[in-house]
Amino acid sequence: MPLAARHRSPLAAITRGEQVYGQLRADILSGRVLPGTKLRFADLTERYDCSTSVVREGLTRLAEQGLVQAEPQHGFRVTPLSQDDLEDLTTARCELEGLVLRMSIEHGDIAWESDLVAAHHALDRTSMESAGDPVLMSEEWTVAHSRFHSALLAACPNQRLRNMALSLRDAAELYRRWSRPVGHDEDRDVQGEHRALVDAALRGDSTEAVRLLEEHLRRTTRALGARERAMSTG
Amino acid sequence: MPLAARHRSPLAAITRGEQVYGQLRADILSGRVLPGTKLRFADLTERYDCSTSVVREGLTRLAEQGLVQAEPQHGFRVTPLSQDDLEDLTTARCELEGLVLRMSIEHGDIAWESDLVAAHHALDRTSMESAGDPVLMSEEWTVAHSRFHSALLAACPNQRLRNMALSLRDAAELYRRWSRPVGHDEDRDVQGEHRALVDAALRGDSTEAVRLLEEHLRRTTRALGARERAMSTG
DNA sequence: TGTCAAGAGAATTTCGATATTGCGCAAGAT
DNA sequence: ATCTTGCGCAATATCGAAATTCTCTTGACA
Repeated sequence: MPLAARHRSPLAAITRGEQVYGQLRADILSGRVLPGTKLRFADLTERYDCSTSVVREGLTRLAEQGLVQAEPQHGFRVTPLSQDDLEDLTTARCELEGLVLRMSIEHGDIAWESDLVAAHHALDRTSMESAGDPVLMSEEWTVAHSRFHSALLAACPNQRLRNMALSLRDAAELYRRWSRPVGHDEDRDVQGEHRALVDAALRGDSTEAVRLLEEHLRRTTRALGARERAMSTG
Repeated sequence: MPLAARHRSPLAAITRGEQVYGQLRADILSGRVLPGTKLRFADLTERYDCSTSVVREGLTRLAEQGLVQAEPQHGFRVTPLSQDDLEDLTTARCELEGLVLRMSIEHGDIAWESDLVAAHHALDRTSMESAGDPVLMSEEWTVAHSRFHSALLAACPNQRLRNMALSLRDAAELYRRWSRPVGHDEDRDVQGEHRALVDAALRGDSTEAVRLLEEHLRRTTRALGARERAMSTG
């Protein structure tokens, strides 16, 4: 029926490959599949109702981003977590995100400041605790937290650096999801850390803001004990 | 013939997808296809002697890296060059490669120093001019140059930062291939710049080395006039 | 008892064909 | 003359099966 679909916007038509890639990515990032889990084609084609080619394309893209690992002739698995990698990741984030934050503050205009204040307000008013499970963080808080940090970096004029910083944040999201606080977490005033960050950013004090951000990231890493998962084949 | 191939090393068996991806990547990076060129499946399946699925996988991976662009329902094309993007890229490289170089120098051991000296010697003894075409740079020099800069960064202990820096170098390679010197290039003493870089690195003077590297990168960018290509369909 | 080989079964990789989509040209209407 | 409408070609996206490879178990042999 090519006749009925004449008057659609040309770019509105999205391919199934794009959809499945997005669902796959969301399922991994939101913690619906465990790190280390083997991703079998048979399961995925059924779950997403498409052929192996489409699943394969999605997995290939995610592998290129580092969210899943591709082992030739052995298929794909969700990238496993490790303490070493978490430390590597945190260092990379401190350096790169710090750099991007500095550029963002130095180039930010009033619209950026407004968005930042809005994102911070939303985060500040969202409860960390999930209604269902008091141990896990709420989905809403996670989203608001992600939005807040994105808003901080949004004014960096260099697209490449900004995108790299964001992709590191995505990788870190996996650890945040699958780790349990190792203790001493109550000592932290996370809300206060975020507020101080906003204050320094609005003041234009990029050096102080970068210092606060690095401290924020390192504290989060220290509070997390990476839970190393067995690479279950289920 | 599954019987004859029994006693091979398990990881020696490489998939065709991997081969084709590598060839595709090499063909683009080495300038055998023009930026902006449409990449048709029919052509590529014939050139690499494989099916569309394999070609598609390779293109998907390259798209994720930014070396080609994927337009849904319109296929793939080699990422076009633009002056704006070149400037963005150069800034990103100065910041990130500078950071990685600093870490590399601060963590480098004697083996790293040796490799660096060796790579520099090889570069120093390789002629820039190509035998066939005196305008284009020789393939050998390009490889040696790439090896030298990789050797500089090799001791950075952070894999993620190192890989990101290397991928930015790959992107820049495209510009180096497809741009023509805009003039004033004879004023430069490229060999001298490389030597000064090595000296600072071996001295352990990371601050000076980073300064020299940034200057080196910016000079190269300034000497290049990005040649914007028509997106030919050939 | 331990090692090695062979074979069945399960999973991935690759293929070739079909379905879908986009583009351009020509015919017709205003 | 210009714009719309409908067809046909070309290219991409998707499918499902065939081919290849890996794993695990079984059984023979030293």
